[in-house]
Amino acid sequence: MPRRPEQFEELREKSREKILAAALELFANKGYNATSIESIAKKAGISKGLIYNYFESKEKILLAIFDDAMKVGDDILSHYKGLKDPYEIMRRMTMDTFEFLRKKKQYCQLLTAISLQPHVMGDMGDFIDKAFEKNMKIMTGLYKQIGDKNPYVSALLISAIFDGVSLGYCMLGDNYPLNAMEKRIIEDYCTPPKKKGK
Amino acid sequence: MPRRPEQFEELREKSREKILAAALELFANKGYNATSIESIAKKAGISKGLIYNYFESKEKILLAIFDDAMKVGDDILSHYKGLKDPYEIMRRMTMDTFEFLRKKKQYCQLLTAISLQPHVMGDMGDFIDKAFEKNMKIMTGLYKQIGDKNPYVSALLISAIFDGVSLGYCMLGDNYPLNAMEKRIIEDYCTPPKKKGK
Amino acid sequence: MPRRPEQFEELREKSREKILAAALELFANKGYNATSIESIAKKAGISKGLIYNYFESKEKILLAIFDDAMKVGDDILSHYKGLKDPYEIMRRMTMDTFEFLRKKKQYCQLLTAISLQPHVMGDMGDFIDKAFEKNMKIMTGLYKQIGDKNPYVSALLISAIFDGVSLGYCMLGDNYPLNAMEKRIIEDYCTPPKKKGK
Amino acid sequence: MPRRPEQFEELREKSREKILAAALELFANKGYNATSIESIAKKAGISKGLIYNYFESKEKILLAIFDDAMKVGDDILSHYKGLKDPYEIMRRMTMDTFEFLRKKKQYCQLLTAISLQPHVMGDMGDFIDKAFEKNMKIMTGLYKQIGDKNPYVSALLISAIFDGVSLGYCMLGDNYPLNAMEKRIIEDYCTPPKKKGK
DNA sequence: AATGAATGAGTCTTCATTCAT
DNA sequence: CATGAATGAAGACTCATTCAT
Repeated sequence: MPRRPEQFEELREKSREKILAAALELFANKGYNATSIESIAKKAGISKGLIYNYFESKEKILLAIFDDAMKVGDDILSHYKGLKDPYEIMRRMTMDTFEFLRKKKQYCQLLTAISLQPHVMGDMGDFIDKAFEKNMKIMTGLYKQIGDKNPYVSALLISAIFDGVSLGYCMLGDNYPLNAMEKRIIEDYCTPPKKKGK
Repeated sequence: MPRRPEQFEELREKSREKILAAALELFANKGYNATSIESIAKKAGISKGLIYNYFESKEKILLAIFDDAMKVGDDILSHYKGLKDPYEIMRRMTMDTFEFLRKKKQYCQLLTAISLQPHVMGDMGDFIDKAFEKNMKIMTGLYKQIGDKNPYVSALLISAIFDGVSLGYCMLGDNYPLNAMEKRIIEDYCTPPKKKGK
Repeated sequence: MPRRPEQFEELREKSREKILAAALELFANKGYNATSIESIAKKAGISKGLIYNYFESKEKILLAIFDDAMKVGDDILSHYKGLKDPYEIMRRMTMDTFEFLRKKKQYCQLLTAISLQPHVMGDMGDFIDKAFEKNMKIMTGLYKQIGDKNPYVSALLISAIFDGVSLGYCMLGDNYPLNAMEKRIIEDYCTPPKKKGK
Repeated sequence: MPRRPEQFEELREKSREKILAAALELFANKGYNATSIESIAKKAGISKGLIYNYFESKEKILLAIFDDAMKVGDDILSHYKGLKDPYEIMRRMTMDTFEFLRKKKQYCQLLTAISLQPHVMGDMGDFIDKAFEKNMKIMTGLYKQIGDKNPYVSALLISAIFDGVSLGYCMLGDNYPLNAMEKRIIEDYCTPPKKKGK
């Protein structure tokens, strides 16, 4: 008696998730090339061969992880649709960024590592550039709204800060004072200046 | 007439440099694991076997590159010995950092990539942590001198900015407005606040 | 109302046939080793697992195909039982051979390919030798009857012609002038010589 | 002290030949797909890895074998350039064909097997067709010269005979009376008909 | 010092076969 | 009877490293 389609679907989804989770952890910590299919299988608790029932190659696993990461990123950006106050948006973006870092440190680690070595994978380079430009556009727009003298450079600066914090957190882990940094960035960069002063 | 010993030494040194330069470029762009000894030899214009006359393994080449990078870093830090004004020091550090980025982008790329994936190489992790702490100590000291309310967080912030800029430049190359960023950072973070402000 | 046993039997037989037909086509065109169980299942329109309800291994499928081919061959040979005139028999054999080629090209292709590489399967070699000898015996007998000076070599020659035609047809498909060849062979080799001249 | 270029060349040539000889034997007897690189290495008395110093893939080994076979074939055809008498040419071609069979049985076996399963390798199909047509052109030409009523079919017939003999010899080996067949074919097909008689 | 042929362990990937349902 | 998820052994290929010359 054959399994019902839903049963198969469940099995498939479960295995797929196990593979992606294992791969993410290994890719993030050891790098794509240094991670063997064997080790992914072992960590996922399945056999080597089964991986190829779900992904046609090691590279496709990485791409699937990227797709997931993208979806999360797009979800976050969609939250700001209704908001008008640029400072409010920046505050939210900052908080979301830190939230993402806390929850998905490994995505950050992997994305950053890959983006540093675009030769690792063909399309990756373009992909990263696109994401970067998209972000810059949004940030530059916000700075224009608040009358910044040099919105583009300001946008680059705040982006650099996010990247730098992300890098620090990825490298040091919980030794990095993520909360303090978040508070500071919100105070310094996401709050309208008081009466006089910058 | 046989070569004098110094000539031999010179030749050796030249070959060593060629190997290191080739390896740096390849490691930085393609990653350590994706770079073969063969490709290093080809780029260096020598034979595969000869590399093993200079380095006992692929890993030792990477370590040699790290050592070189460290020396450069230490050299830079030694420049500030005589200086007293913390703003002056910060300005110099900023300028030196940008200078290093411009001249040695590949070092930055490689160091960052490796530091993100500490499992790649055993010792690397410690090594990175040490360098980070050393830098933080200096920066925290400077912020204390200028009476910053939260010197540690301020030091982390400026470090994050440097890291973020470095990341951006490594990723985008000459599309990244390095000069504009340098100017901005010097203005905003390395200059004493005017009368009232910040 | 449950199916009657014969109905089950029919279904079984139908699945078996589908599998054998799919396997024959794939084995013939791509070779035994290059054909996967998966691809046979797909072509037969059933699941991979089901194949193992009918055949205990991939090799057994090949053997079953061979058995079928043998049966066909034996059937054909049995037609000649009542005939006496050796030319008539040769004519019939020629026509049957061409008929078989037209209808069962894939059997020929597969049998020939396998027979060329006896190491592919243990028993295959013997099996082929037996079939060959059987054929030669019959042909040699016929040539003896018609008083050929060298019946064995004549039998080899006509066998070679059949094999060569088969090879050509398998390779070229419908570009091969099968009809013209049949006519020619019947004229030249299956017709008693006229008084004078070839 | 490095080896001289000629020494390297010698080594390379020797290894290359060993690989090709081993591969030919295995491909011919077991088939391309059933032959592992490991087994080729073992038979050649070298390591698996070394094979990839000489051929970039298993398929390239097969192609190299084909190239060799082609050269031999072209060499043979070039012998007939000066000859005028069509019977003389046919006699020579027959003798050369049998000579080739005796000396290079494995080439024949491999070529025939591959040509039966063109899906094994992409280009192979075309390649075989070309060779076949070339041969047919020559043979048809000869039959036209001697005033044959149906030169194309006659050419196909003699080709079929050669193919059939080749097949028989490949399958039966030294049990196949190659000499007797050669004699017979020369008598029957390469000799001008006597006034009266067969 | 220098070369590149040679080795073999390790990696990705395929696929016949098993099995829970 | 039927399904396809799961396994693991085997195969193609890569590459750090060694070594004869």
